[in-house]
Amino acid sequence: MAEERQRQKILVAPAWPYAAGKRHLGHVVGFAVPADIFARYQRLKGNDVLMVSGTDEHGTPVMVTADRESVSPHEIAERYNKLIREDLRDLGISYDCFTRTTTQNHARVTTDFFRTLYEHGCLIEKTTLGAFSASTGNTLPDRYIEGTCPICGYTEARGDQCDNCGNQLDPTDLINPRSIIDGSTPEFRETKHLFLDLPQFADRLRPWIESKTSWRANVRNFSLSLVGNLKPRAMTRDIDWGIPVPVEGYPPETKRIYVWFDAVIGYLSAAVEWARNRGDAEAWREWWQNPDSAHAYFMGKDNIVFHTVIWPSMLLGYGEGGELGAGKGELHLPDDVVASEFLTMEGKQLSTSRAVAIYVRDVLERYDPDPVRYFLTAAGPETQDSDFSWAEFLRRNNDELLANWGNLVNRTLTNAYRNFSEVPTPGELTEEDRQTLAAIESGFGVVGRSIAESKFKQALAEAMRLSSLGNQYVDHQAPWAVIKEDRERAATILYVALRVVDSLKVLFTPFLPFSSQKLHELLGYEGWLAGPLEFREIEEDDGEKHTILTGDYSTWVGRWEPSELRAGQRLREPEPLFRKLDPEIVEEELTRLTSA
RNA sequence: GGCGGCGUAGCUCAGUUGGUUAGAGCAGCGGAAUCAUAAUCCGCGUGUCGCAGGUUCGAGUCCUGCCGCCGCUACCA
Repeated sequence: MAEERQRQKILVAPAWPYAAGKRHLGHVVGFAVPADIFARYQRLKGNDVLMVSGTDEHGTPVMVTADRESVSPHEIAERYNKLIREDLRDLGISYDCFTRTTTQNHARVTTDFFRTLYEHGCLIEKTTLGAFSASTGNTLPDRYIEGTCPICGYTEARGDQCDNCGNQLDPTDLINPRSIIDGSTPEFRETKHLFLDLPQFADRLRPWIESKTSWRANVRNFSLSLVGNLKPRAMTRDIDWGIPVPVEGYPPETKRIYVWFDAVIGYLSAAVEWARNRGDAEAWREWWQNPDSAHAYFMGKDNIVFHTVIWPSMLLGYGEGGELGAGKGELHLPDDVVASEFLTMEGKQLSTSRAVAIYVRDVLERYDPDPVRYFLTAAGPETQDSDFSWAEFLRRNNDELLANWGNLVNRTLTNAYRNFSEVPTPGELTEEDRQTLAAIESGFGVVGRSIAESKFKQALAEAMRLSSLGNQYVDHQAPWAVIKEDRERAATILYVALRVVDSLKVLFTPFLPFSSQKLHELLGYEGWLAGPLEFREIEEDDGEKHTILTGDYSTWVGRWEPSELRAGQRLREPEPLFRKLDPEIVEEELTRLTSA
């Protein structure tokens, strides 16, 4: 088991949110929340976690958004980088370094990577027929072209596929093609690009994926079907927003590196940045050039191909480097690739364009982060699509989170505080006392294993079951009645109950960091169990500044171990961990949704 | 079209490699308790496990067909 090893280097790699819009719940449920649960657990276990990511800011959609608003792509990226990193901070996603792809460092690493792959013969030049916008001269991706389907005559078929008859198309097949951006007729002309030669990696990818029997079935099966039919894939684009191509004949005015190529390199470049920021520029190698480290990636299922085929191929092709690699070891391949399914919204697929979306920002303005994290984990699309509805959100908050866990905490603390105002000194423990404590303590193994295996729903359900066990114990022992006759026995009961709560606090920390921190304080502890995240401004060699989301996790005090609550510790005046939500919010939110 | 998934109690879902009387949470009904944000605890579930066949001593759990829903289909992040 992974948790038996001491202080393992663990890279947690959540997918990079794209900076062309606000992020909705369907985005964060896939990459942010699961990755954070995993990272927080691994830190509590004592492992050396490095969680890196950032906003993905290149590519056509950013350009299109910028054109639409008549601003520069940089401005769009700037706006959404800020918005997204605030979303993630407020959700408590504990990145060691959440940066962005428009940094000098990232460009440097990407350039080295591209050049090295080119020199290693992994990037091959091919000429294809590409579609260009007649108005801007930029590449027009297939899905940005619409026209009449030559097969069924549907007039709104897209360049890649006809939504009516389902046939796959080539944009040149379309009758009366037009750009969905401005309606202009696209021009088709020959253009040369550098293609990542995926077929040359097939023999290494297949056994590698086959060996990953612990991957979720959706990831493994899909990946295996992909490697059976690999074709070279273009890694450059006719566009002027992106990282320049470090190869002769690819001028930056017209050609840039494909956004996905540089986005996945972000996992590496952000680690390099993290190391530099902390003044130990070589530190990233302990994660990336260390065969004993463990790398876990988190994303929505639409990102699987990039993480199980393209990025591994790039890593294999890069070998030991490269300027950056410097012959100090091969770059580590993904160990786990955790892809979640999709979250629907009140039964409908999330869609920004059809205004079927609940934005993270809007939710956090009205609700606390932990109930949101709770819902997204307990009802998340871990193995199949699942639905978000406000009625369910209300129920999960009021009838589960608050009624079970919140209530156990509140009744225990209230009883203890009112009667003793400190952690009471226990007398001799009864059989039931010991059994209760043992049952709760077994959770450290059970819940921990589930988290390590990325079975977050199962892990959270087990923690909730133990909380319920705590309620049963308190009910059965009825300290509020016992105290009238036997103060010492009441002291013992409350001591046991407090220990239960204290242990559960740790078990819930990966899922509910904010309320666990609050409980930590109410129990009379000092220090951060799960502290605040912070923004830090970074200045690079070129004088440009950017802001990263980070935190000082080395000072956090939690341990993934049963409570050793000290008798006599002063308790703070209890207050509820969670707010009860008024059923009226359901109607309010639905109204808000339809009027948006 | 191809690939994959789903369809289990009123609702949301669990159900390892096929094996005793199919489970949980919520809702509902009855009771207890009243420390706690009326939050808790105990008791109560005969559901054609989508439909029809098949393999097997035995299938929710494997195979085939059908019906319904959904996703993916890489040159859109």
